[in-house]
Amino acid sequence: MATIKDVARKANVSITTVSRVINNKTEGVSEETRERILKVMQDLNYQPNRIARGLVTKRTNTLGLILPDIANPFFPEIARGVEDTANIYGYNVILCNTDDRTDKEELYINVLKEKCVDGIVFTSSVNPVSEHIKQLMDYKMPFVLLDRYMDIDHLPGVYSDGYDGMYQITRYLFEMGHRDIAYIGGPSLSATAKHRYEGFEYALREYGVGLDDVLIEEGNYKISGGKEAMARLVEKGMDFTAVACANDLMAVGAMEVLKDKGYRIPEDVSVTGFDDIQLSGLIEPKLTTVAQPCYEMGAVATRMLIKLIEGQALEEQEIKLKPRLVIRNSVKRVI
Amino acid sequence: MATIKDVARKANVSITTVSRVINNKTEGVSEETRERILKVMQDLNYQPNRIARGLVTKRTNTLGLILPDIANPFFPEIARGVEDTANIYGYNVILCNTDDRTDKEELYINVLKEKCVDGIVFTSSVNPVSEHIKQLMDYKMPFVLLDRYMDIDHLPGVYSDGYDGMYQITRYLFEMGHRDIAYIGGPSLSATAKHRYEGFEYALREYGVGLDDVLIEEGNYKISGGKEAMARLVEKGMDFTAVACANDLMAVGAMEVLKDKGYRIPEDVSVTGFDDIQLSGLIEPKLTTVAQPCYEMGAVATRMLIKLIEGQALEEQEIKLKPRLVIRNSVKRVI
DNA sequence: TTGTAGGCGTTATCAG
DNA sequence: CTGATAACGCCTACAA
Repeated sequence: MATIKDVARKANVSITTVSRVINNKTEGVSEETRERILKVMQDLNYQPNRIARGLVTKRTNTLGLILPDIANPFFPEIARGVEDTANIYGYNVILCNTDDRTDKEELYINVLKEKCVDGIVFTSSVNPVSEHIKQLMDYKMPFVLLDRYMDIDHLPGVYSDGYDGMYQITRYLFEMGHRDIAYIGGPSLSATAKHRYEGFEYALREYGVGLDDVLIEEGNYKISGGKEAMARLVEKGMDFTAVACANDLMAVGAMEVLKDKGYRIPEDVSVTGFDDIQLSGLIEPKLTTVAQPCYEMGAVATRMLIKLIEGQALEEQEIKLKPRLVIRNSVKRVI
Repeated sequence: MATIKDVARKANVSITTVSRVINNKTEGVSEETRERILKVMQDLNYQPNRIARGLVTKRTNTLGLILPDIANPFFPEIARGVEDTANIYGYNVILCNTDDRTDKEELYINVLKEKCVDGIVFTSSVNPVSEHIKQLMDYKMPFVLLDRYMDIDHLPGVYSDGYDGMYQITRYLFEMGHRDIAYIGGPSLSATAKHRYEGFEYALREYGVGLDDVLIEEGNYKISGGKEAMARLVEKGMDFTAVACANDLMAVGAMEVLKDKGYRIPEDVSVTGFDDIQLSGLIEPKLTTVAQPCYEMGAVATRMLIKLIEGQALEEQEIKLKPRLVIRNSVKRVI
């Protein structure tokens, strides 16, 4: 609770001088008085009040992290990457869960502005750009998009290359001999889902398979969605030897339904996922999937954001990190 | 970027009057001027600066959440409970990962103080109370302990009753006919691990089994620790029909080793966990375990903290939430 | 109902 | 090398 005034008084100097040593201004303070002030600060257990400092410097050293749900297994690693990196550069992180609701997103953006965060790492659920995002831009608040595209040109952002990832894993299915491949995609309005689907499509074309010959279902990126989609697929007749899922959670749901119906994985049906969340390496059979560089995405996005905040130029506006194929036991070679 | 001054000028009133409408002071402003000011605020897109406000009110409406690692599957649900509750009451949450390191814990506490958070939800890795915790108390910064005990009397805290949970599940093993039960515990200096162990011990006593007859290993609460502990157990000879693990992650590790060695679960060995993290319901066999009320713990702790902050009395200093036995497929009835 | 003035704890500017 | 002093944006007696 000691303030700069208390320190100044006790050290017999002006607050200006104390401020100088607080901020490590090398010049302008004699070694002697610096020592004295330092000692007084220790004695008084003085800690500078960042609120007061922020009021004048216009910097809070605080970032906002907006994401749908930290309890969704995809995000903790990202959050950790963000927080670690922020911490390295002397920033803290305010966590915001939007549940993919535009109103909560707006609300958080507003309080983040009111609290004068220096910037925002932003996994938006809104696309295309809506009013509150534009306001963010007008406000000149630096922000970096994370994982979710927004259909507007050249917003700084970090993504994992879903197109490439889904292409890789579909191609792997073809190489394992599969020709009849079903697909469980994400919500069709999500850009991420679209990219993954396009990667799937591209691999299909490469192997000369028409889209008409393929069963496609849509899910909500959750276990429940995978279950429902797979139930529909089963109903339509099991006219495929493999299912590519747009994320691991849906793959897990799909596998549960398949097992319940008496199908063995991968003997009867091969299944692939996307994300490589922790449980994918632990379920039986272990899921073949695509690993997203989550921690790295968080870290890279945060580094970009801090560059932006500190007025440095970005080498690239959009960074796409390549996913990595993780081959485990849920895909069987056929014929 | 508009300030209260801009609004005042444009509305032809003093900043005092504007301040009154910002803070919804019902009296002291005529309906007419209030309307006018509200309109100007809209036009100017005015948002109050919380930093400035905080400087005078001494309240930031921000909480700190200190935990070991958000990427540890135990914590996201808790964090979500904290953030949701904070949000309801108008607070934001700064996320801090300590990796169970005292130095990081100290560092975060310091910046949290400098940033004048109103209070801290705190999963400490330090026990007994060390210097920086005492400073927190001296500082009169409200805080609520979460999940980890501290050996000092009556600090406000929320815990899941590990004693009771482990008692429940051990008792369940006995009821399923098991008599030779091995135990993989947490790090012996952790109070949580101690409580769970005591619950195990108590059930043993209740069923007349001596501690000497029981194989006990210690792990680090991670998958690797479960693997290592189980490897040691196997080496000592498989003199048990069931293993109770102090958390799910170690149970998963233990199960992997058992499977690798050719044992079937639960036919050859029954395994139980503790925590009920998401993957426990998805691995094969599904793990019988004890569900911790994570989200609720976060929510309850945050409500306590906010009471503390707002000067209300706490009905209870320590709240223990009862875990819930979750029976799945990793335990077999014997004889 | 409205306004004036002082202060919150810092930093920044400019003199000495 | 050191120190007044004026901001920063807002709240809050106290006056009018």
